[in-house]
Amino acid sequence: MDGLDPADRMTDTEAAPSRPTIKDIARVAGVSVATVSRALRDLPNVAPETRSRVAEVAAELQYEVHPQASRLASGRTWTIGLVAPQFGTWFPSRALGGINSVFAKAGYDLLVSMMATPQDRRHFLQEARSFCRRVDGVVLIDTFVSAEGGSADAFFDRPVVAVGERLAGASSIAIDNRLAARRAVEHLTGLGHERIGLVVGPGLADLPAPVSEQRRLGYEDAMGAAGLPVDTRLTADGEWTASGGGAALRRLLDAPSPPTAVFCMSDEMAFGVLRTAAGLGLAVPGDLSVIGFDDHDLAAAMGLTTMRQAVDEMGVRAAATVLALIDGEEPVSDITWDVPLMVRETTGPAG
Amino acid sequence: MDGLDPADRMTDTEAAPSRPTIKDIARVAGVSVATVSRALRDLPNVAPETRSRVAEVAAELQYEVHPQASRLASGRTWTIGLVAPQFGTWFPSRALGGINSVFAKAGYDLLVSMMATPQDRRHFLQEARSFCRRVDGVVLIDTFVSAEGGSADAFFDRPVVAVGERLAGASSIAIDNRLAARRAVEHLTGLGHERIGLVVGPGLADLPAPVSEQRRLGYEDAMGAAGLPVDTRLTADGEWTASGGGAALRRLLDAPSPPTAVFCMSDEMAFGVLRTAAGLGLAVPGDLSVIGFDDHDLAAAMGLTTMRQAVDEMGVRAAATVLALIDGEEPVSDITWDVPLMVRETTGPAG
DNA sequence: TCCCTGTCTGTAAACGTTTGCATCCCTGGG
DNA sequence: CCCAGGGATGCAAACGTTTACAGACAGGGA
Repeated sequence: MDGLDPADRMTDTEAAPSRPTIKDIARVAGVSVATVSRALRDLPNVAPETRSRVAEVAAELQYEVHPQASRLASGRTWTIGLVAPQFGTWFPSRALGGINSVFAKAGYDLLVSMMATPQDRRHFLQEARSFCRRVDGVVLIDTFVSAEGGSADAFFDRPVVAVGERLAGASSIAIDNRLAARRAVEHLTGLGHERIGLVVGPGLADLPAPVSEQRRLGYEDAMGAAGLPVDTRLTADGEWTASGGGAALRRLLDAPSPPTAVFCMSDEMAFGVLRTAAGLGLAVPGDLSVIGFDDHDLAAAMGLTTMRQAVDEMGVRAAATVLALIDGEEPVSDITWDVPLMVRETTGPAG
Repeated sequence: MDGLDPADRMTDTEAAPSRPTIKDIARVAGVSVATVSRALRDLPNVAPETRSRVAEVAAELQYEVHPQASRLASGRTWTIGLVAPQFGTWFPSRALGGINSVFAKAGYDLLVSMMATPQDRRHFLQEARSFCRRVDGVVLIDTFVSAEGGSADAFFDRPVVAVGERLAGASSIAIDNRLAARRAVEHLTGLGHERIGLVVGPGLADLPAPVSEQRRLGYEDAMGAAGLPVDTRLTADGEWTASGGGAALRRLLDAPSPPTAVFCMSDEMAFGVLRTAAGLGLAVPGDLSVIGFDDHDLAAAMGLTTMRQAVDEMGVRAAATVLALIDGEEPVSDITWDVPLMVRETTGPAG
């Protein structure tokens, strides 16, 4: 009976119940959908008056593009994948802030994926293809094991940038861990310390931690440069946590001749060291100097001398790099971020 | 000349260069695309042998659903929106962990949106409609101002769950801030303290902070219950930061008769208090007892007595609730999470 | 034998964009 | 006066699914 097609019926019934589409705008503005699409996206070859008329109608109807449809048709997802070991900890969640701000401004969504446990990791590798399909680019925060049986860009088939760690086949924004660690320890040797403890962080799960290895080498560099021996009994595992750091200090103090200074591979571990030292009645820096690594939010308040990793800035840069890669720019070579020494109150001359 | 349609041509050329579609599977398996779609999604009315044959072919071709297309056709986005003030700080990034794990397992993407600054906030409100269009549900972490000129569900037009703060028109997972603060202060009064300092946190930007207000009331409740006067000179603003907390303590100690104990509205502020106390030569808890709020990652390592907010668990519950709402379940009434007192080493009997 | 019911499958129309190509009109140069 | 060139626009075919609807077929009761 009613031979009306859906579109006509829509014009007839007073108010369309669903959100307006590009077709509605076209009808009201008296142009074709193609023109509307072009006008709305500021493409060339649209007459100025047409453009403004379309914009006007769109505003009036409160039109908003349907992302799914647009994405299907254009092939672009307008989404960036973010992979990180976890977000409860300082480094990744801090980076997330910087990264998110850039992408939000550029109109990209952020699809986060967490790889805390080995299961997560397996799951991710399994789903990697479908993950990639949903994103235009990928940001890897910290600890994504390199290689993985190939270079990163081949693996993801998308622009990739790693922040915090070098990665074959991807641009990266990272610090020179070895050099930074060396600078930290040189600060201590410069103060006259000769027996310097090292509180290391282990690899996550069963994975290697290149970061730890580099920082250890930096420690050895500095010791060597100062003509000091490297005593393995002055190294202890702090598990990247404050309590682990405290336990590590206790072990270090059990050494035949205990250290007068300690370099911790993270501020969190350094906090534990400080706390334990206080509990043992050790004066800092009188009896023990402590230097950390990160410049954690609490470091300044704790007066902790440390190496500053400007994570949020690195995140911003990483995000910008991904955007550039998506726009077809040449991959930049790896960028090395500066790691300034923040001298505060936990380091002093050797007693 | 070549009247081949694209599909035929594809069968001719050796290997299809692009990813296989549902159509490819249909061709190889010798069924229609509709059947493939049904089989792949485990819908009823598919013969067992057909189902397994399709699954087999799909695996062989390494087929993966094209999310954009599926979303367009089905109207579901398979995405959850997550709105938080920022991610650098403890509470939101901790919650993110729990939330993300649930949604990842359920096959949902997470679309994060940050509202750190007032501009971010304006921007978000402006884009809210398009944000909503991209998600099936919303999780609000902490501080999203209620009302906003209407109830939350009407505003978002999607299932909404707030974690950390009550919100009109939305289910919420939160703690009883007033009661928890009261318990904290009662711990101090129970130890015989009579002059108890309060380190408060301000509202973010120009927004009110109901959380602070509730905790202040809890403080007053406890004081009243113990028959103690509330001295406004014993309240100081700690700005939610460690250094702010330290400064607050200094001001409190300037009072005519300084406090013997301090309740801080967050652990971060408490850390600053501890640090400053140590710097001033005050013994904790000998000269000064300190209790915090949150059970920050570092609290245990610092030996800080505090009220435990199990943020990640709350996040998990919030995520599960959103999922339930999406599946059409009735909105649960607000859930109040327990806040146990963690007695550690920074509180002791009044000297 | 016929009809009805239920299971399985296929056809084709959405879903709301983007975009290659064709068309039309207008202007300026020969 | 004709024609090339280019700007503005429209037409229609993708994009890869989902899903309403219609057949086909088999089995069972009348």
